[in-house]
Amino acid sequence: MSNTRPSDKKQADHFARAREAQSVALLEDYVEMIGDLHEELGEARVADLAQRMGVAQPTATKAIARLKREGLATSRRYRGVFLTETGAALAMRVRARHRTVVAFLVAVGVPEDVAEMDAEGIEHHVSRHTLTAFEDYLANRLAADHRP
Amino acid sequence: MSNTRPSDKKQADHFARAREAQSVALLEDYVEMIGDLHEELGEARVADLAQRMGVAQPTATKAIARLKREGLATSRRYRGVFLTETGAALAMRVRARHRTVVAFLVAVGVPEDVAEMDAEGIEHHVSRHTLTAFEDYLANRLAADHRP
DNA sequence: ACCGAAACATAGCTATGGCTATAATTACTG
DNA sequence: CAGTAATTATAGCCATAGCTATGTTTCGGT
Ligand SMILES: [Mn+2]
Ligand SMILES: [Mn+2]
Ligand SMILES: [Mn+2]
Ligand SMILES: [Mn+2]
Repeated sequence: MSNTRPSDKKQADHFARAREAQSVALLEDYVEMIGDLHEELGEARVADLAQRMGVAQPTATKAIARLKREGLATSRRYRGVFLTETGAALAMRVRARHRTVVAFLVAVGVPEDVAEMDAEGIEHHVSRHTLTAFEDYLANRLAADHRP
Repeated sequence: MSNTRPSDKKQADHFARAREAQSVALLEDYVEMIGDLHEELGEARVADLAQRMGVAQPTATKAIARLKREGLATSRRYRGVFLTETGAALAMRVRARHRTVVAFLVAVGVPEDVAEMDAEGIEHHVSRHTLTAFEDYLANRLAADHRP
């Protein structure tokens, strides 16, 4: 094997971080959706979750099991799913990030529906630093639009 | 279960597409990396691939098996990995997209190293449409910078 | 109060993508 | 050219995330 270049470790770390982000992505999407359902319907039922996530019902049940394991949600048999404090806090952050990403994409010229689609995947790989850059861009754009 | 709202199918479809993009992500990264290695070293050995992807060597071997199954690469035992025409074409598109995403992030104020990190995950969720928006933004930015 | 339907859980399958340990092959070196 | 080192392959493990089929519980209408 060829010797390890100094840049290799950094690149490997980038891939590792992307993998980590991906492993959290499912948790984020479910937690956000549970929050949405509670706001809209007053409860989050497994069947609604499955339908909105576009998966079969047992797939949603399994995801919920993972949420519980990780301390993000609780559930009562045949009664629906509930976010823990940690889960609710995550949901808020995830929802805000989702909205920022969509708004940013739209601001740089991506059509609304495409932005909504791409954001669903992109959001999970947007670091705090990049999110701030997006927010700053939106703030400046807004200012520019209101300038004569 | 509550009735199906019209927007549910669209949202479910967004998640489905994000899942699909994710399932292709690994192929894209490997194919791009194999291309890089051939350019830099004249060959793509399994050990180098594993090192740069930040995974164990058998993990890379397994990924290569999938590349072969999907017609993107070939390999000769103990001799390295080679891209098919399809694989090489994909590598070119993926590399170009990667560069565009990084350049775009930097252009909107993300530090270079952070851009490189986030892009590794983001790139796989950037649709043709969004990529075009990024390219247009870069073209205009460039023009604006050269304006007096 | 019951019975059928709806909602949910469980069982069990597949594929992917990690890993370690070890076998097999090729390359190198004295 | 023999023996060792390096590289690659294989075996076998685990966790995740999807699915269908089927059992169980709860709900709602008569
Ligand atoms: Mn998402
Ligand atoms: Mn989202
Ligand atoms: Mn990538
Ligand atoms: Mn890339």
